[in-house]
Amino acid sequence: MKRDSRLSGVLHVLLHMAEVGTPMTSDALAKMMKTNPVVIRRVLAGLREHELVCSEKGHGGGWKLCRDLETITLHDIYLALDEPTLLAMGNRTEAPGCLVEEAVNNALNQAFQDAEALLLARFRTVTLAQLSNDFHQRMHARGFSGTHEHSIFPDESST
Amino acid sequence: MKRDSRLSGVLHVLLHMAEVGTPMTSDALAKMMKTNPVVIRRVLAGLREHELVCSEKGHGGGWKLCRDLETITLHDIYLALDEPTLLAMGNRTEAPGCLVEEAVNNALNQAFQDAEALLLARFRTVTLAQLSNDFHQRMHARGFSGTHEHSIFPDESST
DNA sequence: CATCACGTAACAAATAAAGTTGCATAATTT
DNA sequence: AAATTATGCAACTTTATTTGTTACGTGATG
Repeated sequence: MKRDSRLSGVLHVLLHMAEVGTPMTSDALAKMMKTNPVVIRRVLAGLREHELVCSEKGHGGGWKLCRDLETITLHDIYLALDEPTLLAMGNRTEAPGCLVEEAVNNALNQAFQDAEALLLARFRTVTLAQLSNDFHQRMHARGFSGTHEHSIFPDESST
Repeated sequence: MKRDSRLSGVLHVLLHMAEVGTPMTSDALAKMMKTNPVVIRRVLAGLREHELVCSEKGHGGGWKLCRDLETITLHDIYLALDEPTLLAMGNRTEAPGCLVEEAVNNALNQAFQDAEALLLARFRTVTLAQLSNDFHQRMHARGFSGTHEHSIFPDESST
């Protein structure tokens, strides 16, 4: 089964937005994420509803964070993405009266629920600020010493 | 994202096979699972490679368990299903040199790996025998007192 | 008022999963 | 042996989901 990388992608976007500071256009973000501007808008529109980002039209417009990095946890973003499925597996529910199904689902649910709870608990403990700090540490570990504009994009135009 | 219910389904099938004792045909199993016989064969063929079930052709043929319920864990079945994806989320890996991506993926991976490990650990602790016992307890709790043939299918022909 | 950028709906393409068909092979029954 | 029953397997079709695209509307800026 294919994995959903929207959370990873959104974090990527938000951190870049935090680095840049000024509003970033859907176009710029789309190029960064190798996707289409409309896709970016769709995703960020959801985050805007949860007041994690703001958008502005016209010249100089675009997307920017509207909260401090310290106050945004991965869990906030998870919620803003509409609580996407965490586990790739689930239970059959096609034989409601079947006691075999009940026994099976009961056993699986215990495992599934615990795994989900673990993930969500982790999400609550990680802030964007921590990720940003981690990023800066990696940057300095790589011997970087200049200003942002020159080196947050190690490859050509990507990231 | 849609959840894969093959593990749940296979457990359902295996427990029914254990109850019945005699070989069950793909046709019978397909009706039980409301799917196509070929789908059943596809899945069980994988389990056969791992020597969890055996198949026999011709009259009186079909599928049966070829190991004791006590010796089969959910983890065995997970392996026999070719280690299907456990988590519905994964990392973007489209900007290999990007330090932001590195920081993001590092944080997510810690959570993801722990959740996977938790699930797999749970899978190792649960045997088919335990599920079977649980099933029988539920059956008796429902006031059942006769022989198997009459009551493991609470609904019409399903389960 | 021209340009830029988001907002949104509707459509198209790509992917993946599940279901289906057809025929071959093997075992059993008569 | 012949008919029947069942799996084995490959190829194909269908369906559902996700992703990408086009087109046009709205609002802000210079």
